Amino acid sequence: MPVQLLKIIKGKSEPPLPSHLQKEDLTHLREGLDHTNKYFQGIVILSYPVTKLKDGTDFFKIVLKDMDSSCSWINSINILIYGKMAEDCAQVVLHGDTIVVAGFKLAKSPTAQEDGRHACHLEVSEESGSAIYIYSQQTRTAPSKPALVSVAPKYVYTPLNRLKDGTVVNLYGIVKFFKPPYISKGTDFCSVVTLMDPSNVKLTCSLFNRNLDCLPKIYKVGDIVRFHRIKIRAYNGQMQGITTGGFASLVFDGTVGAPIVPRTSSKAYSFVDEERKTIEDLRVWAASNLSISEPAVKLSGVEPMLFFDLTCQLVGKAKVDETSFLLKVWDGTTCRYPTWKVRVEARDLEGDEDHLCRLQDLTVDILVYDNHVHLARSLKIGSFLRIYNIHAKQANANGEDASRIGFHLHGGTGYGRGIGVLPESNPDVKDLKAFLESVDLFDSQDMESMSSVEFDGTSYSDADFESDLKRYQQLPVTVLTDHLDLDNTDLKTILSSTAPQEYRVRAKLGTYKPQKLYQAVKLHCSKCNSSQEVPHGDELALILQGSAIPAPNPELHNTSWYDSAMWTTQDQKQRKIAIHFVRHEKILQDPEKSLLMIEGGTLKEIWKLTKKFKCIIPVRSTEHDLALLDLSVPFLFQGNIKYYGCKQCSTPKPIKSLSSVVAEQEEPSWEPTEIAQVLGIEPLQYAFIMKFTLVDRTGALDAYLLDYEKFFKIPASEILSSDFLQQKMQMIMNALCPPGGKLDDLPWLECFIKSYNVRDAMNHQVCYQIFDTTVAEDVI
DNA sequence: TTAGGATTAG
Repeated sequence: MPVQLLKIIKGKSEPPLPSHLQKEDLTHLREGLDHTNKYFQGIVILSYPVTKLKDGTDFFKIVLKDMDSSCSWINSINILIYGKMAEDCAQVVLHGDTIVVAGFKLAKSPTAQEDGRHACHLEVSEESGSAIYIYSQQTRTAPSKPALVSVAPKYVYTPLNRLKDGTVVNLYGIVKFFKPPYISKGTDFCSVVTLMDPSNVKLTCSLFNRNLDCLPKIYKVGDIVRFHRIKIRAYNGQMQGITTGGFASLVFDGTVGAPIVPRTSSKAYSFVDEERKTIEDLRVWAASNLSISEPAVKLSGVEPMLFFDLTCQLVGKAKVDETSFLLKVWDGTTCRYPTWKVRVEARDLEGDEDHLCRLQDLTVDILVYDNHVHLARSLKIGSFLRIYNIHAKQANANGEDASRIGFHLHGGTGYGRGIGVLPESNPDVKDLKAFLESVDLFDSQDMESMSSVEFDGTSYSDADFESDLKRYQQLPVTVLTDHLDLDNTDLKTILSSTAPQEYRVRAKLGTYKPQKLYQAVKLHCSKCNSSQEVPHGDELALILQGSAIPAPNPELHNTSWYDSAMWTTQDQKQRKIAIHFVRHEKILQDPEKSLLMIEGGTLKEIWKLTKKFKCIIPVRSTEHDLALLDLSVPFLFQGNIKYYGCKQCSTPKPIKSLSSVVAEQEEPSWEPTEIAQVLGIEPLQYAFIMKFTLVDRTGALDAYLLDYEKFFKIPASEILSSDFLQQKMQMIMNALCPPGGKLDDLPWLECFIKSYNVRDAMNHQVCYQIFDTTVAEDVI
């Protein structure tokens, strides 16, 4: 059967895929390789309407994203489906479905430059023996019975300002406050959740269930929930939500751009395509209307008297007495203050002895009380926890420990106090795990060499010393471009100093973010210091389509400084396109030096023009003059580079300001900065924005890198259109932080970092930025 | 039933 619907049951395909088929990674799809018994699997991120080719063949195009592609810059590929398969697939495929394509033909993608996807596309049809397997997210029928398609029930969601006493409703909300599930005084677990939605109304819900797993898996304020069948009651003059027998919930990460993966214990749940849009909209609304993104506190940032949430790993636990229990945890950083240790007998301490011993300087003791003891006792060693509302309290002033900080999880559930277990799939856990692994390796090396010196003086041989020395003397992979007279400062000293200051450091790169390097390229405004994502080709194409309205105004054509041409497309849309060639005697004969403005052009048309002409400026007609488009699209296309302007800092001027350049200059060079200035645009610069976790023997520190070209010696503006530069960047990062390498084997980085203060009404944080540093010549 | 957000006081 060429198109088949399958299911995933307990992580396995049901029915299974044919056994001769092997999965092929996106990076291994290349022309000239044999893909006969291979299949490609991806998630549908885009699909187009079915069309008919000139010969009458049905044609359906979808875009699949490779969810396993870890390092590749390019993670999506076009799939072209022909003939009967096109119709069959189009009937059932939905955004978000996982699709397996086998028996495909691979061919060069003519649109790769424009859409930024894989250099090849896959062609499939029944005639060429292809097969498509669809793992849908919903209950759907096989394509042979189209009359039964779309059997998912339709849910209606009530905004929070429309809730009525005594009703049972479905709703969406953004978590404004929550108490992680705790054992209530009755028979059930309880979780209290306060939600907000764009109607700006709050709703506090009391959720009960005997099974902890049936309560919503909320991990942080800002998460988005979808509740089905929640009962609404009036209480103290306000509406409140309470679980009913049929209550069900989904929880989503509330971060704009994060993958939309529902967290639920429910095995069967509906989630249709339009709900994806609801989540995206709520994320965007929350980002600009709710202040929920408090920076996470690490142990290194703990101050006395602070109440904070800690994401950490459980290393050891012990019963202390009837009302208190000890948790030994770490997050890879060290506290700046001496910490109070709880005395327990070694035999009462549960956890790996070696691990506990090795990490003794990195773990902290958290004493949990009363209602939290029961849950604490059940925690598994090694699990990742978020402990909410820990109190960092000065130890008892009577003893010698007065200067030490004790960590307490007091009884009660006020302020969301409690303990949550995070799954390993949680993005914060993934980050923490990578960091802990690097710190642990560093630390274990330290312990091993120390213990061999302490217990057996002769075992640390000259050869060991030589090899250590050699390792230390190895040329660093980054070098300084200035301030060579400064001495190195260790990270612990930096962490305990006030900002702002500048330091020279010698450290290793424990880990970095983003791991997918294409995510590091941003557009940065040096004036307001804001940064934004580089718009995707599809997004641009859509906006430019919108710019086709209004039609070009012929009264603005053929002026003293440009000549115009206009025509209408032959397709159904009858779109009007106008091109205005800027006139200049020196450059008129030479298209490669000329600038033109275009009205009503698509992204594809503009892209074609950039091959022939030096500069393309997309414009629209107003009553009296041509004007720039909205700054969501580039104000200028030059070669492969799209130049954007900052919406906040630009004050666009009429296009006729450009005529001064033509009048004044003998041969305009059309420098983007000059064009921007004349048009009142504050240009955005392409930049790599990354977070480097630097590690040395004294501690770990996150430093930001904001680089246009100096650090990597790669222009950030050019990397998105160059396979070669992308490979080069990946190689550099592999040299700085070899994948899978033990920290001890990692190369040294020499960097300058400057500390600075980030303050708002509630928080104060010291941040660090790398400057005057570059990748060493021999690395490139 | 339980909780109904709004710090413990070890």
